[in-house]
Amino acid sequence: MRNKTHTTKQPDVTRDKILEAAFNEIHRYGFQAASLSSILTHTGLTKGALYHHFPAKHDLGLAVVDEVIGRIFTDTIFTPLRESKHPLLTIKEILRHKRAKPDLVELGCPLNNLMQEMSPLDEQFRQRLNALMQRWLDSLADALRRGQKQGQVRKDINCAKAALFIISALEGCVGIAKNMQSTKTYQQCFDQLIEYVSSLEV
Amino acid sequence: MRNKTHTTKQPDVTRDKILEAAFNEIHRYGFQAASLSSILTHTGLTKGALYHHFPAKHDLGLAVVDEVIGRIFTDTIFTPLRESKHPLLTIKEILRHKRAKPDLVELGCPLNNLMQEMSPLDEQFRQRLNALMQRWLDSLADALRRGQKQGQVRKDINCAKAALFIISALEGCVGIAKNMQSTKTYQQCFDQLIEYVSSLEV
DNA sequence: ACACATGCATACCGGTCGGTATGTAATAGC
DNA sequence: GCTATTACATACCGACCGGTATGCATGTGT
Repeated sequence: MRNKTHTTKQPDVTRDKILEAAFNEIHRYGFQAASLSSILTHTGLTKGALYHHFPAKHDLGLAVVDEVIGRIFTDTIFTPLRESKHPLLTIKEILRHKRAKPDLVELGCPLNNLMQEMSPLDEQFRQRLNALMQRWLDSLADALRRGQKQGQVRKDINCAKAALFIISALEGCVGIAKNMQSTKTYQQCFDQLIEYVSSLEV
Repeated sequence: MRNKTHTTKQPDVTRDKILEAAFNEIHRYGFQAASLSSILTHTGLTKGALYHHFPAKHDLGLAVVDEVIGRIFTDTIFTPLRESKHPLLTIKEILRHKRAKPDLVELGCPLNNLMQEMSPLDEQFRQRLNALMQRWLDSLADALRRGQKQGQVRKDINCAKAALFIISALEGCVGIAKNMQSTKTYQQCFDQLIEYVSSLEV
């Protein structure tokens, strides 16, 4: 009997519920201050469920990085960049899309939040977060290089360095705006970034 | 008897010792995860001393922002910018100085760390951190404007927006490098930032 | 010199945390 | 249909946390 709807036990669904609630809790309070009890309250589950799917809080955190945050970045950045036939346009499209989503202003970028909190404290966290960051850098640098081949990006640009600067400025922009709680500042700063990207055009 | 050296009780010194140890602990672990016991261990003091000088952990954290972090920024950024007779040169000098100090790579910028952690969680923290950030933005924008009057900075630059972007990129740069644990990346990113600042010159 | 306030140490408290041991339904395999 | 395993719920534990109450020595005002 493989009736998927309304069977009493759906371990995958349960696991996803925990991951989502953990993501939200971590996004708001950080990993260290994230309370397992609070996460479980929001899911309606108990510790039995949690420790059945994850051996410890630490592993739950790593799973949030790999599965939840990783999937967000894959869907909204890596895949669009990789599949794009007009890379520079796609880059600006992604930036404009982020600019128009000021929910980042309240809680910031989940990846950057965890990087700032956990990188100096936990090598495993740092490696997983760094792997995501590296994928981001590579996919962006790759898109810029393809833009060069297609004649949209200036040939004298060092694509790796430019990608590094774009991502740095983006994360910094989100972070500053989050502290100011100002979507206006957020968009002003983003405009400067988009202007910088435009300066890379031929 | 006002013999300042080697009197048995020096409340100001004690307070400063607590503030410094608290700053180091917070810089590494963040405010929430900072342990008062750990702070006191590093000072050789006990809770009696701490709660004599500060009514609660929260107030200790705010004092660290105002007094320790505030003084660092005043000494290394606000005052040099304000007193500079060649603003653009001073800006680049400050950036080069930061570029050459890769100790930021290990633990990041203490102001940015606290902004990312505390801004969404505590309005008092946010206001004090934001006040520091605003002073930074203003002093940098002011320096750029004086650079315009002296003919070093392009007249078509919006100084407030440029200052916002510079600080965003700087904090982003420090944050990324901290995650990568790479002083090479840190300096590469900083070079891009200095290059951007150079693009503001006439 | 005496009374009082300051500056700190010591001991202790309730609460929350991550984690574990155990019990019990529901499901899957044969 | 019987059994073994999976998928949870419940109850409980020690550790550490921020905070308080109290005691005592040092300094200060008069």
